[in-house]
Amino acid sequence: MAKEYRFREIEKKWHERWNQEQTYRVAEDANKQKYYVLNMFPYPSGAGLHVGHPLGYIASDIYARFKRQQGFNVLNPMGYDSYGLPAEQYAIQTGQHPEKTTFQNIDRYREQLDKIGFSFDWSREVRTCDPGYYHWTQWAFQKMFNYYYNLTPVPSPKGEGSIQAGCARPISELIAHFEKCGTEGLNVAQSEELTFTAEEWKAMDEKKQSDVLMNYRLAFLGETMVNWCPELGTVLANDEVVDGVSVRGGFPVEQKKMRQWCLRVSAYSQRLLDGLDTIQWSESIKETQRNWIGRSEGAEVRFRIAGTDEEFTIFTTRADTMFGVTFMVLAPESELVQKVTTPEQKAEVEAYLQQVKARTERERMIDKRVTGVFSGSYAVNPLTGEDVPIWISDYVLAGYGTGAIMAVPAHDSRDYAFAKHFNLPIIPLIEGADVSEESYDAKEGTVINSPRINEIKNEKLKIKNDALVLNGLSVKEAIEATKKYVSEHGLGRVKVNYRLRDAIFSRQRYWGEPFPLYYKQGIPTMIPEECLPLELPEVENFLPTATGEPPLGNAQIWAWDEQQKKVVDKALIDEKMVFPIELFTMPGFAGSSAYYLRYMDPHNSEALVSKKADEYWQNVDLYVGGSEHATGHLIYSRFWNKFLFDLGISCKEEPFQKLINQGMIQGRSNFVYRIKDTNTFVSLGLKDQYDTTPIHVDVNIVKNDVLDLEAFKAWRPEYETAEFVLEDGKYVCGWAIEKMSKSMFNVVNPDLIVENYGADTLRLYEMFLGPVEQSKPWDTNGIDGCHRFLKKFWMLFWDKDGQMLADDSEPTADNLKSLHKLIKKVTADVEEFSYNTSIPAFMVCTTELTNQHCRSRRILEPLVALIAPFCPHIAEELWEALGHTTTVCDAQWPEFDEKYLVESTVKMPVQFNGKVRFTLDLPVDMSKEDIEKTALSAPEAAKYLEGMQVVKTVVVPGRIINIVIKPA
RNA sequence: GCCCAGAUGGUGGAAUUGGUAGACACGAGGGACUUAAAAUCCCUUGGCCUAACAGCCGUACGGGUUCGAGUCCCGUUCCGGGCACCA
Repeated sequence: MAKEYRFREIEKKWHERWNQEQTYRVAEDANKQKYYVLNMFPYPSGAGLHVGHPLGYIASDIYARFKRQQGFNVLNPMGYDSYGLPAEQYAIQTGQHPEKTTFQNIDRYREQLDKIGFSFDWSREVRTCDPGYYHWTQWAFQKMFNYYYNLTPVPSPKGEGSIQAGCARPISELIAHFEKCGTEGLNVAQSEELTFTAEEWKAMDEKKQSDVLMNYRLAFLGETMVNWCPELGTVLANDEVVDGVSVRGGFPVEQKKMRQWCLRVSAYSQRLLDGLDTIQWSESIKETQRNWIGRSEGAEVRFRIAGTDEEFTIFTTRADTMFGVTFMVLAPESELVQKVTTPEQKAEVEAYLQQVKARTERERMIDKRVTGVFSGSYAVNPLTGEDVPIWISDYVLAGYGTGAIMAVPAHDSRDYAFAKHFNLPIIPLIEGADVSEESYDAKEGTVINSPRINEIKNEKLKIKNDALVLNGLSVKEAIEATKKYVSEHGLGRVKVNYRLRDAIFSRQRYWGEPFPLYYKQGIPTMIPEECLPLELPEVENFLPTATGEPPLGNAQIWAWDEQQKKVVDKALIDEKMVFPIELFTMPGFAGSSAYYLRYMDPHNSEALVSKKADEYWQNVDLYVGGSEHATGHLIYSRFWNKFLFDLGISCKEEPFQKLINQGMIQGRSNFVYRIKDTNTFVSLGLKDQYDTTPIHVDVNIVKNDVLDLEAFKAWRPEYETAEFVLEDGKYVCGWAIEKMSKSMFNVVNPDLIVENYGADTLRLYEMFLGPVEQSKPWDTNGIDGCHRFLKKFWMLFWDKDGQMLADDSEPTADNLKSLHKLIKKVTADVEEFSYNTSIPAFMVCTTELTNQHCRSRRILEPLVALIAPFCPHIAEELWEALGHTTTVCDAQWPEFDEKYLVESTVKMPVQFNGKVRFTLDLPVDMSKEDIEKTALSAPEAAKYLEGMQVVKTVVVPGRIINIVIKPA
């Protein structure tokens, strides 16, 4: 009897064994080199895993196992991102407490994950909602509160003379600076530029000083425009809002001014940008982050309001165009608006401001009509002395630059549209630029009109001599020249602006980390570090409210007793030293920002991570996750890690050295076609003959696009009496690629695949589907092929009586060639994550070895080691059958040896279409005819040519010759 | 509008990075075994022209570089992703 491949038994056996023997447990080991593989941990949602989820886990598991077999000490942990909106939304929908549903969902996830045979070290599991974990989330927040950012460049701790764009420093240093010299000589990240003297600082009361410090803290309370989502009852970060609606749920989001905790992510803009050059991420993700950070180099220039001594500042990247300024524009929200509005224009301006205010962000984005109003005032161009009108328009944003611009309609399309609409002058400044129909925005050409002939000589100008002349320069030269002139003459300064905004860090929700702080006489005060974690209190009603009242307001035991250092009943607030605790909670990204550090030392109650563990594991070598986190988690994590790096907690500045973005697995929906007003269904090929309606049908009752008629009748009561119009005796379904979702009946549960084919087939098939980084539809049509391969692979090891056939015989040259070809291919592929191309190599090798009747242990053992990362269960079973007592996880990765591939100049003959083709390596500089002659008379070729007729020779100069032969 | 990444059979996708395009798998067709089915195995499968051998055309489109281009360069079209009144 042949030995059957019983995957169910095999997989069950090894799951138990791995569990029992703690096969995947890792510890620091100074004798081994570390390798840290990490997946983005999942939100345990209520729907459980579908086949798309494990894709990245399988890819990284293969890599982790591969590295382990290469002798590395591999950290491959897993955990759950269990705080935040998704978990809470699910709880609300099902009317249960989020803690209950979260734990249920985690158990379900774990059960599903365990079936697939991952090499996770579960002893290091983290859950963001666990107090032992969020202790350190709260701790990091307190540190950020107690630090500010000094922008003065410092030598990078990494050495090599590199310079780092600033560094986080303790807030105490800033206070010392204020006490000594006020804001004099300060170069720090701040919400707005404040100016005060040391005396003024000392004169402030405690509350006032607290307010001032908020302007500098890395975690600060700020009154800012936020994305308020009434439906979700909370504010959202910028990356959680797309096209004016919430990413989660798609609910409308409005702009609202609210007092919120923020993280000064923008302080790290330059370092977040610089760091991108030091990490191996895909170009597209890096580009997305660069766009999101949005660095733009330019100049700030001060313009005086005509007839006054007041000045205001604008930001421009086109300093060269200052001679073409014909008007100025202020954002409607700008504080200057009131200042520049003249009494005559007041009514009109007020009306405009009302009109702007009434429009939501979304309406403003959709409707891009030109609107604006004249303020009545003029500004003085500091280069020409000309007066130009100051307008107010919502095409200028308050939040970027200074909220005011100089308009150069000739060379900016938005200014152009505005000028045309309001009939303002347009002055071209570049030679040959035709601005009669549209602006010339390109930053190239030769500058003219700068200064213009008959330049106004105006005594209002500060500078009369030493005038700036740009004519004849290129645009790039003119920009530099103007920037230099402007800064040298005190008209402004060179400035770099970033689009990156500070992250809004508070949520009006229940299911999140509580803020470890209380309000003492209205002053935010941190709970002592030794009292952390501040645990999330129980509440009766955890539902969010549309008004923004946080659910934590419902917690009775939620006040801080400063003397007893503990949480007490809030009824005691009026007593001495008892104060209200913050009611907001932290957002989803709080817990996910530093979890990779916690995996290094998950049970440490003294620190986020010990020095020892951090120095051993350093940072994540390989991070696998979806590209949808490009502007969220992947920015916040980098920010968070850089902050911890500044504190000396994390020894690496970048958390994730290499990043692989696995693609999404889409669903492949199937359709049946019902003839209108009947219960008759017509097969795909015949549907055009009828008037039909396509109906989604559960993909689990369709195989290779053929409908299981009985299962269909049983699927829904209304189809019990269904009739069918078949083609070739079958009902063929239509199909479409859509998002994998319950409503489209195209969700495929991995449990089902594991049950029917085994985890090894699932793992293999998910990788075979296509490149890991590409999105692709799940298509069960091909899974049989992978399963068949595993059967063939299995049969390679057993004789017809079911006995292990490996023996100590010498491998043949062909055996060695097949094996080493495979070693070379698979090693290179796994390094590059092109698993999809190694699998065919396995198939070819298996076929070759089967044809060669290979029995040699020296071939079969390395073969098992090679497949172990992909299909660990079958590999373990065969490894054991080969007589090993150790786990195949530690089987050494086979070394490739070139010599087995090139022992002769004749490469493996390839059989195809009834002919034989082989290849010779020949010297580079031979002529075509000589190559042919030499090749045909080569001794190596002789044995192949004997009794054969040469059909065709193909000569590739300097490289190879192909000779196609057939039997004479 | 700007930036990034792509386009190869009926399908998913290979191609040693400039060297035989279409590996491998799916699907389809044909055959073997079988009372039958399942399973398994073998053959064919880019297009055109052929009885066959041979031949010609083919990697979105148009040019170019090269002995040689799916691969490199220039232009065009189309699909995907990111940013976007960001001055």
